[in-house]
Amino acid sequence: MSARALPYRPHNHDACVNQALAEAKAICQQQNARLTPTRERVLELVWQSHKPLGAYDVLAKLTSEGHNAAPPTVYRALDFLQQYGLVHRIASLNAFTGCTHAGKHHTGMFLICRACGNALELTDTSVSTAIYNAAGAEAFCTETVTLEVTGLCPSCQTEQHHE
Amino acid sequence: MSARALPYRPHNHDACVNQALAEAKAICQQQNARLTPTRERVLELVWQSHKPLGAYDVLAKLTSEGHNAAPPTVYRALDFLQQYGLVHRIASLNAFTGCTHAGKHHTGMFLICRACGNALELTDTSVSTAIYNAAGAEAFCTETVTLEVTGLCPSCQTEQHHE
DNA sequence: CTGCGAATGTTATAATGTTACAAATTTTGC
DNA sequence: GCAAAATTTGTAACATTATAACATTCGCAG
Ligand SMILES: [Zn+2]
Ligand SMILES: [Zn+2]
Ligand SMILES: [Zn+2]
Ligand SMILES: [Zn+2]
Repeated sequence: MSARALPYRPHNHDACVNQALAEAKAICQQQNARLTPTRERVLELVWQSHKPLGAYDVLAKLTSEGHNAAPPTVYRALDFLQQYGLVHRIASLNAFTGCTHAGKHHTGMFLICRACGNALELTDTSVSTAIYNAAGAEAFCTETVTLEVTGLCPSCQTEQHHE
Repeated sequence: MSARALPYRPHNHDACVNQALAEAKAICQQQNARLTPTRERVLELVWQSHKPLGAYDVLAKLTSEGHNAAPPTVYRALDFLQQYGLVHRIASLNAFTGCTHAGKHHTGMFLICRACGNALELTDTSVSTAIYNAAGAEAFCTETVTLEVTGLCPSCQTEQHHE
């Protein structure tokens, strides 16, 4: 319905997170998957900002809340969330971010600002088609696409003249 | 001139490596960069196959040759080689592969076969243009692109009916 | 030769991710 | 409800990838 707010624009982030959590619950219910408290809490932590979060950052937050967590706790939750398309792993950052297109079949393309660290997930048909075709031209059968663009987001471009 | 052989097709791989080394020497000479024996050996090891090689795999090979190497030896050489565009890091594999377009300004797109492990580097203008445009539509200033496609290469697709 | 910067050696450690097995919890069949 | 089965979580150890810090050596200009 409404387009999701851009990460690097001020927006009502609580609403942003709540929407994501509600969608996640719906998706899990639909697929008979159990969004347990730990999994839900990890999803919420990942959504806490639009900067991709490392697994050990999640772990630290859980621990600081008194949760008795170890690395497998976090990685298992993240695996589950990835499996149901609720979070993405950003390979170039070894970090995780909430999927803004959960439930829809899509190829995530991430614009990652090297200055502020925010990541924006896009879906662009012409990009995915071009990739699929280029791979197909080599008779390659595409299964997954990792597409991560780094650079400067609009906000951070305008700040550049400070240096 | 001649198109480079496809990794998953049989080809004269020695020639493949020799060409890469010769090009590397030329590029370094041109830029006043020192392709020292260690750096050259690491480049050669990375080129030994078309399967991206982990830093610790390189390290093991160096060690087995009697080279007195430690992790920093390898990472420093790889950093150098990346800096001069002679190798690429494959983020989704934590591995490195020789650049097949060294010296040319390009955006690498990698087709990585999950079965045989070979990676083919492509450059496709329509892909890079589409990416650049999609990022531009968000007023994002693109600096680097990580594009890694996994799936099945032609050879491995035909083997599939064995299972 | 001598001094300087680049490159390498060396040791230790940080950051990221996994394995294996035990305990607890939830679901299922009855 | 209740026991068996399956799923989830806890726990400890470990594996892999990468970097920091500092000493040493090497290549070269003066
Ligand atoms: Zn997504
Ligand atoms: Zn920014
Ligand atoms: Zn390349
Ligand atoms: Zn293959």
